[in-house]
Amino acid sequence: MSLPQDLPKTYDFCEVEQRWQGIWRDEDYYFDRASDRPPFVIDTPPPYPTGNFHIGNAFNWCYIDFIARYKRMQGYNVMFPQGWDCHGLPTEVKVEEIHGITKNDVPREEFRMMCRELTLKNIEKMRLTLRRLGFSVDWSNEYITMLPEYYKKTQLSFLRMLKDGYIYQSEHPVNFCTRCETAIAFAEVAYEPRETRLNYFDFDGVEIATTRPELLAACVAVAVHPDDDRYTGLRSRRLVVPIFGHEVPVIIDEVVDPSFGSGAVMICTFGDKQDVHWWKQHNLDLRKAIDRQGRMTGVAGPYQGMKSGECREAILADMKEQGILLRQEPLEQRVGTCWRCKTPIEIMSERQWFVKIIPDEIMAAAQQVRWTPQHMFLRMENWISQMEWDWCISRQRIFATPIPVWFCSKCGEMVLPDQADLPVDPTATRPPHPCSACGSSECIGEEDVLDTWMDSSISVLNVTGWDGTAVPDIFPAQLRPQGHDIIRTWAFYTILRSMALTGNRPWDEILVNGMVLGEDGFKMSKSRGNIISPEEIIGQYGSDAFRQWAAAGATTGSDIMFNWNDVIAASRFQTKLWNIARFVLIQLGKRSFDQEAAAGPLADRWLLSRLSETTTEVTEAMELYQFDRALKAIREFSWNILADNYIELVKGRLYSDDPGRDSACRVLWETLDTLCRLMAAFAPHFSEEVSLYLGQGSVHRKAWPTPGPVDQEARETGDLLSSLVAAVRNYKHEQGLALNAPLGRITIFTTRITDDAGDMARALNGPVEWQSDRSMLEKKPGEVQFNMAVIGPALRKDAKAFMDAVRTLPPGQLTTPPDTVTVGGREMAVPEGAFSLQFNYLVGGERVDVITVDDVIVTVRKSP
RNA sequence: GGGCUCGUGGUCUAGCUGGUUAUGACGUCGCCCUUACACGGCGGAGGUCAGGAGUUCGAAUCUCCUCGAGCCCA
Repeated sequence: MSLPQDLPKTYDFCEVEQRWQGIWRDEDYYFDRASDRPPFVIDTPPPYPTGNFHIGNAFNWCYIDFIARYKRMQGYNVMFPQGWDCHGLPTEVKVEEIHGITKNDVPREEFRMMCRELTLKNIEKMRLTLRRLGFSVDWSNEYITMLPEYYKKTQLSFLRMLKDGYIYQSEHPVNFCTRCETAIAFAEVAYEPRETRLNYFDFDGVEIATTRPELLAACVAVAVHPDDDRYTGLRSRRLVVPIFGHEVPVIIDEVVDPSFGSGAVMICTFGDKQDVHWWKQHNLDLRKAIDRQGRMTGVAGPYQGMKSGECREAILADMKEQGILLRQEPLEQRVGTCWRCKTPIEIMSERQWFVKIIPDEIMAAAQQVRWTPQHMFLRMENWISQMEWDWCISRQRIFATPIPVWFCSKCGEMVLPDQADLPVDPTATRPPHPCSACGSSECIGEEDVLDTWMDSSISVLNVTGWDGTAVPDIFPAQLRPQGHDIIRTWAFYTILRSMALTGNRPWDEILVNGMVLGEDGFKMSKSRGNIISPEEIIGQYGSDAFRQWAAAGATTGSDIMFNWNDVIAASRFQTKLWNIARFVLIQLGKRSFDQEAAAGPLADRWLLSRLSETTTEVTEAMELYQFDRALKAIREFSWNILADNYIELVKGRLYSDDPGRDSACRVLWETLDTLCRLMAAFAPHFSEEVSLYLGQGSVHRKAWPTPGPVDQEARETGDLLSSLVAAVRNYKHEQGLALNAPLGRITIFTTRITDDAGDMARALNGPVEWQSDRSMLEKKPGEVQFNMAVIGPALRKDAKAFMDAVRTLPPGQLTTPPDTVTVGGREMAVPEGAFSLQFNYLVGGERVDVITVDDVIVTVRKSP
């Protein structure tokens, strides 16, 4: 075959990447529902459309794309869908900011429209970044959770779970953000350290310490520890709440910490989670002192209408005036805040919708999933085992999936829509049937909407084609790739929902990636100013370099620091590989060669064996998602084995008319082709470009390479050959000779190699003689070399004594080891290959320099 | 306070199912522009593998403790 084309001298990543992105067709990556190839369905995380596909997303997507491309080459029918998780507070907040309004200033539908508009714009921007990074997304399976075709499934899933008893309504304490005016789930509570004051005051003769005096009106009991002697007189008494005057009981509970504050605690509805426990356990009253807007209610009497902060100051002032405020201490505490707006959350009792959490069910499913890295499963396990409340799924917001329920105005009965009518907005439409209980057609639509996780936790059901009637045949999906920050949310909720709706686990395995940290080692954040965008990186070094950084920058699963050096190294490797390809193609193009030629010379058989080993290594690593290991193996092979050793060895053959040229050409061609395939997942543009010059069509449609046979003898003697070349090069360097300076004569004493097809002589520029007869060498015994890998396991604790005994043996026994050796008066068997004697050699007659490589002696005569 | 992860040359990093001389990159120093590549080649310097104790013939690797970092949660 003949390859006349010349590669450009330099690799222009910018031009090449753009060109291929223009040529590749979306259809190439479509999942084929009719195919009989094994499916590989990926439950891609749907990002929140902020308009900015950040480096953390990009890192996560690199992993997904490596897998998607690899699996396609392995013959799988891959689905790499792209979703967008649209609903939620951040967009509402942004819209309010952009339009200078609050959500209540415009009709609900108009507000939603503004949110949808902004979201679509943001999605458009993010799609562009996805394409620039060269991700092989299946755009035919894109989904947008705010669009009717998706959220009707959310509503359908709600109705199914309602029917099956997973969903219920209840008045129950929930986490509530008074700024966003909505209930939120535990997963959305972010804890922040805050400095506050601990206020000691006189509570009907008892000293009490509280950080939240504004909740005094909501006080329903005082608690003390059973063994606290200070308060033994309090039992079965009732105390009068200062300022407000209502009576509350004293309860005795071991959970009270006698050393905190005064040891007496006031229980309010609700100051914290512990209050909720006590409230339930002791059947206490409910006094709601704070409303949804964070203002004091009628319960707070004179303080009604005040913001809670104002109320706190007012009550403290009144306490001071009444002389009951005893003292104040500063206190560091961790406050639960709204993850979005950082407002401290209140715990309020509200009528809300809940999803029942059945920990055993979720745990059982989580255990059926293969976790990579395995220790991430522990995070799920810990989270599941400490669930206390059910999942509050109702939100008092607007831009979200409506809860598809009406209530009969006459009898209060729930009225549900028909599946065919979904999606519905019960605040805008009327139910299809009158009330089934009383026949009334008057009803009120539910205004609450669903938690956004209700949308995204069915992503896997959506992409596998769930329609509410049957479990899709491609469910469960094969893979969930995601970051460890959303294990307790997205992963948890998805498992819960899959169990509830299908009775099965959502995926076969989950691959958890680390977080991307800034160059300073901290999480990227605006305030630290350590944010680097994917665009900035690919603008300077290209997508393929960025992707290689993602692959090789860290072990899979661990956090990864962004690091320009790794991107630069990736880019240099590409240049190196480009030049390798250029060299190979120039040589191959010079004259035609026999593509079927057998690999004859040692170096050629050696390279093919090393290539097979590399393919095996890379394949194993890809199967285990060890991308760093895979890419490092490719680099090591390409740079060290192929470029620095093999090519240097065969240059002479390639330049000449030597009959060995065909063999070298054929080996180089096969090697380059294999390297393109191995690199295709990591550097899709680069690999495609080199493949183009190889003239075999798109690399992304080729099969993953299967490793050829490893010729163990060639592999070992080839290694020896290349280290002999390296040793003589090193010798030249030490002698101050140029690497291509001619040498007089090189004699190599070994029986392991008898013919190297002249490669070594040409590589070293001097005649090489392979000499199996060592009679001209004067041999002198040297050090004994022990093989600990043999001795250790065989002899265990006798190893040291054994080695001491061997060292005292006469030289003859060291050369040919005896069967046994005497250790401490005892005969001990000598394990096979336990030790060997090293020799030093002197050469009598001729003035030569001597180099030793393993057991091989090389003599060099400098001048011809 | 609990859980998880981690601490390896100046910097980043692999190894961590224990086995002779600890991987690679960047940086650094010396020599070399040898017709693929100076974004290169060849060679060198640089590590008591956070510290301590233990298990073992043998520990970066296993166990315990201390110190420090990060993440998740109370």
